Amino acid sequence: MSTRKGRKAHRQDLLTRLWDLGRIMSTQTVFLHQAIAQSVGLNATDTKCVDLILRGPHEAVTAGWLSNVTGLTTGAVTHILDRLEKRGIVERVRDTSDRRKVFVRVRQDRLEPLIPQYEAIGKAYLRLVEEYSDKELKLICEYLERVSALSESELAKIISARRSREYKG
Amino acid sequence: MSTRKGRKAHRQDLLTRLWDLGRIMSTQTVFLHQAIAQSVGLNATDTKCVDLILRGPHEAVTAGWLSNVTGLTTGAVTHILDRLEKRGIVERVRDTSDRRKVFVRVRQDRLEPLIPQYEAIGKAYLRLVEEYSDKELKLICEYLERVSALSESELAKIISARRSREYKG
DNA sequence: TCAGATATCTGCATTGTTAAGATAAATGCC
DNA sequence: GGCATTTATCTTAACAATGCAGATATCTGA
Repeated sequence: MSTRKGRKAHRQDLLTRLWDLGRIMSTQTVFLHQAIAQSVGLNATDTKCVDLILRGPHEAVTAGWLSNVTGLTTGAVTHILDRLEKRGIVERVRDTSDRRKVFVRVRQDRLEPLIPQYEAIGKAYLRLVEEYSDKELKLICEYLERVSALSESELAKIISARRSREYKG
Repeated sequence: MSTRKGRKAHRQDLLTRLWDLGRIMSTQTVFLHQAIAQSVGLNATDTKCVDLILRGPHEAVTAGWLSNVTGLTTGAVTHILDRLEKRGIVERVRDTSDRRKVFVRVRQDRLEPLIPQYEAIGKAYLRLVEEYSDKELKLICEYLERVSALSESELAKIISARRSREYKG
């Protein structure tokens, strides 16, 4: 690996390529998931909130929790839940012990009609990963898990920075 | 690798984990990039359009091209360009040979003030990838490039499906 | 001139924010 | 304990932004 370019230059190329890929993929994600959501009559925010509720810390999460992890205002979350509830995709349940809280639960059965939209892309993705060995997939998994953790902490950082700015202003 | 689980079960675990990661990361991306954009006074759509113009097929692209690759209507693109132009981030340039066309160019100098916001996350990301060998990074790069190509074709598919539906409707 | 392509404009629906308010729980003081 | 105050959670209402559909304007080339 030192025919024309040095080892360091080669590595630098890889890093640049990875960074660019990150930018490209985030752009694609924004528009792709907007389009996918639209094709089932929703928008990207709403569908992604459903995803968050599904994989939330408990089987049901509160509206406040959603506001925290998304960085959206509680007012926006209320609207989101209104829309999703009208579609029958989620239901609100008041907490009996702390009646301020509203738990939100996804109604799996109402979600199923939307799944076919996702299956086509899922199949194409499966064909892609099938070409890799277990060992390679493990490496990729671990890498993505780290990137995901990084994204999560960055978003949390931005949200808390915004909050502390609101106190001063 | 056959202590408790069979080889096949292990692989199935990996595939499920990867699929879940894809869902998690797309959700994170939607909210993270919305938050990042907001912190520089823009929105996710607008910043991502800037990104697309920067890496477009030519140094300058047309509004119609942007509409095509994003899946947004031309009306939406007009508003986006209005906002970006007002901020001085892009400029419209009429083509002299084909005067129907309006080329959009990014003004790099007006972009630079926004870069610091991205540098913190860039540094954290660099620390992450530094732990990997060249060979590993190459594998990851190639994997991501394939996923990216898949996303691009999926978005194109949705957009063209939408168009053909409009003819009938 | 006309067909087509391209870009923009207009009016409207959707989405998210801010600010205020309603209700419930927690805290503190007597 | 009982009551006032503060804090927490969610909702509402008015407004700002964003995006869409469709109409209009502009341009090219036959």
